[in-house]
Amino acid sequence: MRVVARNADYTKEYNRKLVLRLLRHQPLSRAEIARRTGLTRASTSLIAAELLNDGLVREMSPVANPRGRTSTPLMLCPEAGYAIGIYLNRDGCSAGLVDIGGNIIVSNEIRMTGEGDKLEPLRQVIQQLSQTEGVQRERLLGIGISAPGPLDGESGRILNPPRFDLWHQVEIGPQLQEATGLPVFLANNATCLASYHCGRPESYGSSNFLLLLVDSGVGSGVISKGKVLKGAGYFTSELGHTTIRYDGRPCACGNIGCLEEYAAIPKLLNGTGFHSWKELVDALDSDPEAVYLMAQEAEYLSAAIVNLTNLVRIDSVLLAGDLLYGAERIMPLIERRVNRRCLSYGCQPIRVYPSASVPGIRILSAADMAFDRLLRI
Amino acid sequence: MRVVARNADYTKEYNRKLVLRLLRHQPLSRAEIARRTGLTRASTSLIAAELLNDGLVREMSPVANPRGRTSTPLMLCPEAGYAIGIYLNRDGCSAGLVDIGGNIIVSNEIRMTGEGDKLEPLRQVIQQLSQTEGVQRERLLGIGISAPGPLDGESGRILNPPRFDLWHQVEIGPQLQEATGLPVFLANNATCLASYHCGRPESYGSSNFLLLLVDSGVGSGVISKGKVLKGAGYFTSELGHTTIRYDGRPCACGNIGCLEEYAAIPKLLNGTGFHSWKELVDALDSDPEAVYLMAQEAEYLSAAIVNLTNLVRIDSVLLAGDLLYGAERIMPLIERRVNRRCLSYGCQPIRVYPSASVPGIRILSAADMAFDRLLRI
DNA sequence: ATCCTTTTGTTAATCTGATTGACAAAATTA
DNA sequence: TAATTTTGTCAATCAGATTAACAAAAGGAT
Repeated sequence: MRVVARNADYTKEYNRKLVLRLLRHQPLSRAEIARRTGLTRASTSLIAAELLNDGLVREMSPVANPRGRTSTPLMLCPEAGYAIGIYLNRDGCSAGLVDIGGNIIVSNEIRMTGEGDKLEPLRQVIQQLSQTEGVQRERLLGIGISAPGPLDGESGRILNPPRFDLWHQVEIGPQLQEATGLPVFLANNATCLASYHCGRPESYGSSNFLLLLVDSGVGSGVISKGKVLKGAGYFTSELGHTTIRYDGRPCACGNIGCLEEYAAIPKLLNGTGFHSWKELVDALDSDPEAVYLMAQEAEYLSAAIVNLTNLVRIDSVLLAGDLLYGAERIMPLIERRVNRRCLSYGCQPIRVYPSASVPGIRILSAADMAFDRLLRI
Repeated sequence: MRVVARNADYTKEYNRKLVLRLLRHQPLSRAEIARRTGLTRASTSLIAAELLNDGLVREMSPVANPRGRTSTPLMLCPEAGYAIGIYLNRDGCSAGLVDIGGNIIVSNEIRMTGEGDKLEPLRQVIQQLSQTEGVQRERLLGIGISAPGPLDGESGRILNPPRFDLWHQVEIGPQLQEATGLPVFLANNATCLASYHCGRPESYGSSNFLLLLVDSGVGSGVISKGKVLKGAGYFTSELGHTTIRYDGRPCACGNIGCLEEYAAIPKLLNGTGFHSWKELVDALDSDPEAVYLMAQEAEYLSAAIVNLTNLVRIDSVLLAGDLLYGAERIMPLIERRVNRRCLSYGCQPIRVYPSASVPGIRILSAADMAFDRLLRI
């Protein structure tokens, strides 16, 4: 066990990051920062002066208070930092340059053929994005990559994605790090989305939630006490492989009866008259089969959510992916089932919400990892 | 979000606790502490001087090194701190006074009738234990209580334990805190045992493990990254209520098909010729039914463990309770099933071990919470 | 208008911790 | 015996936050 002691350097860095994190999602005056952090106003002033000097923060126009002197809010300069967000999928990727204010400056789509060096197109697009005018090299903080699992976020390696052969066993992290000299952060789609929602109003103020990404598979990202839930070896949650049928169908993962085998949209619709979740939702008021299938989907998901929440209590579930369409129909079904069945001694009931539908969220959430890790304390 | 800044006070306290934690389980020289913490030798010396002065630490006789000057190891004084550990069960409790070196100084058993003030006997035994000769009041650090779940460790309230009516809804934490003026820490048996194993050789060096306590119920304690896994509201894991049969028997918790309904020993043995786990184990070589039942038990437990490890990857499972008897027979059964079915991209296989069988472990693990929390950083 | 109160933001002096760099102490090796 | 290695201590220094004072900027009371 190597544990590091604290010293003045650490203290300074910690407090600086603390202030930056506070300013990440809203502007605050020096006095307000002092109140929220427990720092004295004097210390806050010193830190603010340094951040102003470094060009990370700027003063906004003064704001009147109910009583007393006006305060001048500080805001994070959007141009204080940039990151490149890359969203990988089966046959290509979307990539974009994002500033720390959450604006996509430029973006790009690439299709991949699978021939030659798979990383070459990525290197090119990164090269191109990082030469965007007005972006100084030293302001480019890192590269965030959102990819379908399974992968090893720590070593930056994509493992053995089913139906995703293109990227089989590619050490994307180290290789891009090598090529660009920038830190690379890799996470699966759902974890990436979950991480993006944390601390934002889009997550309804919760810092203990499950993000459930249902489309051709079932992905999960769990935020517990404001941090991505990670186990040994930085393995992140795979709710898609919770067993919900002990005598069920075999899954590619080697187990049987996995949630994904039932709740992934193609699996749910297999053998029915529906070809997409949208089609099913649109038929809800006319076709009893649609109603039945949605109830089934809610049943499958709820079974897995109950198992999760009995292990790591969450207070809400955010739906993402196909389920966003007609979310208001399935939300109460899941909510009722989950709360009826989970242990809940003295806890608030679990709420189900739609996740944020922000334009470009796939690129934004990927890039966000780079910002988040660099402000991480 | 209230997040506190760091200052010199924090730094000092952090480093002091860091050193004390390092010395908790083995003696180390100043130079070795410096190497492990990253502190300079000078700082380590200063901290050590203070700890020596406070009587928390003492010097051992010098030890020769392969080369260079001899080093004088520092050890935590066993009498540096004491805690009272209380293990509650259905009809009474065991209580003991424990020193920080892990020695039980005095202990006591109480039977409870359920009449009158349930807390009065506890107050008396605490009073009595805390007046043990040679124990200064200011060295008594707290009271740790290990109880069958469910309970709310944070508010110190026992909730609604099935088959445990005596303690229904008792606010044991605040009440004993009020009566004694000491901090009170409450956790369920399994969590308490898990926490005790963490950081000790008894947990085989792991800091990501599940402790599975199987007897009349199924309790679980998960240690992830060296800390007890807690969700929102400080809810701890309840693997006993993972669904392993979607069409199974109703459980007292309101769900159906919970692990506990199948794997708790009385449930497993119900309707068989066996009256205890020991009887079953002893019959393994002569009675095929015993073999079948043990395989069943392994099957049930494995199903739940797989679900757990797909959410929060662990590297080992420690068996406690009845399963300790004949553990070497069931261990490989569980190990094989779990590793065959869980996601394990690039991870080491999960190992199953017996938990420590230390005399008085119930009292020790309860008391340990008080020590642990006070050294917690 | 003027004073009082409240709140914000700044400043210089101070405090408190770890670090630096030197050194003595205690052992082994050449 | 001298050189080397490692441990542990000391005084001087450094680097942060804090303290306590103050000026600045508003609103409300007289």
